[in-house]
Amino acid sequence: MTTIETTNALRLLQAADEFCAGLGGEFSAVHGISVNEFLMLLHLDRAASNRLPRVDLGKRMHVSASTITRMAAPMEKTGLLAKESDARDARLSFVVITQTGKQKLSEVFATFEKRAQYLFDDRCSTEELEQLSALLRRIAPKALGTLTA
Amino acid sequence: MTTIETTNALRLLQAADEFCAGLGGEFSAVHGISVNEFLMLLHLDRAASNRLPRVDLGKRMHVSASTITRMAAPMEKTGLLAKESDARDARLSFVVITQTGKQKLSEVFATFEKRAQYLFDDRCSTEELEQLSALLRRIAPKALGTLTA
DNA sequence: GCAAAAAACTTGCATACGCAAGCATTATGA
DNA sequence: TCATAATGCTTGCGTATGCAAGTTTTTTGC
Repeated sequence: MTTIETTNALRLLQAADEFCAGLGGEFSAVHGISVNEFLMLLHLDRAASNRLPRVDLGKRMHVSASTITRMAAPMEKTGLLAKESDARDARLSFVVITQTGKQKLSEVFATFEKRAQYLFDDRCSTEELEQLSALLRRIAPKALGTLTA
Repeated sequence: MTTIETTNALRLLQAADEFCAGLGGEFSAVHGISVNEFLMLLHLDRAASNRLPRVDLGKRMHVSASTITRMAAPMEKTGLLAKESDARDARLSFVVITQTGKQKLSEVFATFEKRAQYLFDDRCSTEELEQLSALLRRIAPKALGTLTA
């Protein structure tokens, strides 16, 4: 006998995995970007001053600090991101999203929205969408990194 | 202006990611297994005759066939899985979950259930859990690989 | 004020994964 | 029937990622 909580957790994982797989394919083909790179741009765009210390960014994305270092490097080369330092604390190295990065993000975000639309299209009423929104809100990240305010 | 569908998709990704991160940590520490290995055992346990062709298994898990080959190999060595061939089609190579694998799965599944319980605990009423279940059911994988019947 | 601990970041190494190529087997169609 | 295509699987190679160690800078405790 499995509980309703278990069933929901399994469905949550499978639904996200399925959506993510389709998303990754289109992102890669159309925009030449990965889902994680998209999420990185999004986190930075939502952050105060459009920037975050590398450690913070890693925590929000559930990846290690070294991954941030290595993911950001090529994106700095292509001008999507920039690096900034803190006058008060020389250890900190901020990752900043540039105007170019914001432009790119808006393009990729359009694809995301299209996919999101398709995910729920003809499957949920407006009322159900609101219900789902409220429920997911409760089990999403609590303190840091909430992408949906 | 972002739509409710977009918000829901973002929350879905973040909630799953958060849950998955915590799960992976405990699975690794307590059971010495990855989330994907757990899902592999689960898919096989749910499948007819407790076995699946490697290609099918890959599609259900959203990973490539080569990943299945490489993931299954060590699990065959440790006796969690076994290999079977088809008399009719010599190309097929089934992955089968053994009794040992089922035993392991039940242990890991207990941890999964505990985490699932904690995820929703004190956050959702029984009625809301049922609502969520119905909504997630609609956006979960359609044809193959539904882990939740 | 200083030594020790902590924090932020980077780099070396090991692992996990996808893609493309290759092999073996089966299905297709003329 | 037989050549061609398709399918299932594995392997080589490149990329992505985590962990642990090392460096630099800041904080803490005495």
